[in-house]
Amino acid sequence: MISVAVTGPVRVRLAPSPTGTLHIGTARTAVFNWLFARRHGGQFLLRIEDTDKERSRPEYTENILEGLQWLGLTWDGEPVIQSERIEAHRSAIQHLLDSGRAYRCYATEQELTEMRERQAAENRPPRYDNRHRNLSPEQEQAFRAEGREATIRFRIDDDATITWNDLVRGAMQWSGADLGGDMVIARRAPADRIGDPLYNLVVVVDDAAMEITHVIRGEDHIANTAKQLLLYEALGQPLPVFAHTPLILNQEGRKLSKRDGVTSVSDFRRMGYDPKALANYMTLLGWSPPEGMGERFSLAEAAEVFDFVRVNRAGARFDWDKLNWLNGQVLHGLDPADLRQQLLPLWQEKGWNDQGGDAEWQIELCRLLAPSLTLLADGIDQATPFFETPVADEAAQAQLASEGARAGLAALRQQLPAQATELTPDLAQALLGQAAVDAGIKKGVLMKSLRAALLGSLQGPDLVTTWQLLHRLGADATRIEAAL
RNA sequence: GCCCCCAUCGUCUAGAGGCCUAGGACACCUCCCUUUCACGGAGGCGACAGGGGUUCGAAUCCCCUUGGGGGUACCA
Repeated sequence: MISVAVTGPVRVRLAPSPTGTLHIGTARTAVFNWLFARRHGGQFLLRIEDTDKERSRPEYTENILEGLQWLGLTWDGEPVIQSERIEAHRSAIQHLLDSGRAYRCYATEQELTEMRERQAAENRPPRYDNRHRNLSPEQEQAFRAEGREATIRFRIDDDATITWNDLVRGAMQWSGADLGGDMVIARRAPADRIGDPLYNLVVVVDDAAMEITHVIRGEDHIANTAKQLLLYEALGQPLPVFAHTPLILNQEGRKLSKRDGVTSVSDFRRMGYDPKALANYMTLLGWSPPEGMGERFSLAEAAEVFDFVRVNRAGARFDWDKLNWLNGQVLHGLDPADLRQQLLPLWQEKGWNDQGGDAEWQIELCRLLAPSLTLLADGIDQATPFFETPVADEAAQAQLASEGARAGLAALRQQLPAQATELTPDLAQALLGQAAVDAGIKKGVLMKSLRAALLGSLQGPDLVTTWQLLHRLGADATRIEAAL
């Protein structure tokens, strides 16, 4: 909620780790970064954090890039691949070693586990006790002689006070004593080498190298920020501005995780969500548009007014209802021809090629169906009776078997115009009226029966338009006959 | 446990001490439109977690309580 004037060129980044598909939380972070960059005419960069060799996979990188593109979150330049920068990371660590800000720790995993168990037993917070911070050369030699490997730790003074001005949370303060002791910046390795550099170190080295001016990420990174600030200082790098955004929460109010079912952008895509609706919704989760803007907007529109002053501090629960509504709004607003373009591949997957009418007919079908769509996939289900001969459901069967239904449909069949004759709404109404009179039933009963015969269901889009479309295929006659 | 953060309708939120009888959106309910469903339109239900301060005046500022969340790795 703090207002900070932005001076100079803005450079932000998204730094996903390819250990899974593009998560909705990561995507929302991407949205905020993108919005901020565009708002200030800055650059939105990408860095793939693939230093966890065990869990990183190229297909995930692919999925992440695809997802961002699909959402319209275009990035500037080529993505930086973190694993390719290992030499820079190692030399930064060497620098820290040389300047005495980092040291080798020979504690074994077992020793550390015992230490933590003791701390837990004494009801104290788990933390590294800095036991190897000031090893004498002799002690160090002894450990090496034992053949012990070493991690490299960065000194964190207990009495350090770390402060920063967070773009969304205002003045932040963290005590060095609450950072868990000297932190490991390189994995265990033979004592004469530098092991794999770890997260907090590489982030700082890379953000500095990429000249990132604003680090915008989820609030689950707040403690990392305190550690990283210390690293910036030790490395003599200029500090970026930080912004910690609220998290996206699940129904229970906890941080949304993979275990909450659908959380991947690719999942939403597969389910038939529109990227504009998803992006719109993610933006609304934690940010509110200025007065008078309304809740429906494109990323570009949001970028014109985006400001961290309007980013909320509390986490936001994910709400399917609202997303669905937004998606429906996008679909309803689509030009029928555009909708057809989107639906065509899905229809073709169903094997619908020649069963339907021509392009114009398909566009009319889209115009008819559009208002009832929530997901794009609804455009398959609801189009089915227009491409395939429907099987009457129970209610439709009951309707067709009811008093006067047959007579009405038979009368209508008698008067059905030739397929080539256009069935205008007026003509349709007139035919309906006449057939009802002929059969001695109410027009409403006939209409209900006609719907049952045509769609195999008592519910569906506007009857006259439906009939009109099917008439052009000549399907009205066959379906009425089948019903009889 | 410890550290940090957060707290307005069921949900997302507006709210920068008087514009607040707290506004909007989703959801829900009613009605209208429609001889169906949906869309659309009009209404309705519905919240400042609690307690203390400060102030002429508090949803807004301060403190405490309660509740919720995040973090506490040789993951990122």
